[in-house]
Amino acid sequence: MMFDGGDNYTQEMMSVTGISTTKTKNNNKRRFSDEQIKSLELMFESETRLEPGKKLEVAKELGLHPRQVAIWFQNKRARWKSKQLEQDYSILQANYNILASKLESLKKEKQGLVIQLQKLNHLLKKPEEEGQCCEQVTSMNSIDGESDQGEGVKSDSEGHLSLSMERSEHALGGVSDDDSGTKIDCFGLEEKLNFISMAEPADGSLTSSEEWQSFDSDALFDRYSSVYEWWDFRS
DNA sequence: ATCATCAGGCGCATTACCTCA
DNA sequence: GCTGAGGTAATGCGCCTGATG
Repeated sequence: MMFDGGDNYTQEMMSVTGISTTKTKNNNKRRFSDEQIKSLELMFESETRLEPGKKLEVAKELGLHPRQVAIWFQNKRARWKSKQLEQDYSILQANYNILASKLESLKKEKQGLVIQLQKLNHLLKKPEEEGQCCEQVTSMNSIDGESDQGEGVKSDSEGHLSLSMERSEHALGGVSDDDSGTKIDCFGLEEKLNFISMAEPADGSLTSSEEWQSFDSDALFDRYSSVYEWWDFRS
């Protein structure tokens, strides 16, 4: 389609657009018509840069000076880029918020695990302190424990400890979480103590990286595989 | 082959003007 | 009618690139 250039491409405009390089107060700047804008927008959707030949063709078709078309595309690219930046910023901000909330929940989860490990460590040291069983264990550590049977601890007549743990979906794979609680046999306790002794200090920091290497890392990754899904923002 | 110069195009910041609440 | 904000066409400047001598 052809446009009547009379509205925009007048002698006055010629004196300003693309021909004169000096600013004038009388440049009679007019907005492009809706039809012209529509055509330019369509053009821009297919290609954000115009070939020189195409530019001439478009200018002729819309009744604009080629320089006006070039400037329109330049300004359009600038506006588009600015809009893109805004969108990118929004996406980044949303992703950051997701990460921040995930981090918070992971911190809480970690704190819960640390507390569990400390409880277990404390409970397992008790028999060792009292010297009731597993004498070989007592040589391992000096123990500064309490004598009461803390919450959730029961022992039967055969010397088995029964630790009723609060159920947690976050329990470590190394600890059974069946409904009746966790039973730890005195025999083989040394190995378990080795495991439990890896409990973190109260501040939640890991004692050393080597200690963590003895965990079943595959199991941990399996366990947390769902957690890592949020790295993929596109999904 | 290398260098200097020039023209044209682009990005970016800014200006000038128009429109509208 | 005046005014300020926002949108947009146009300008100015610096930079890059390709052509030419």
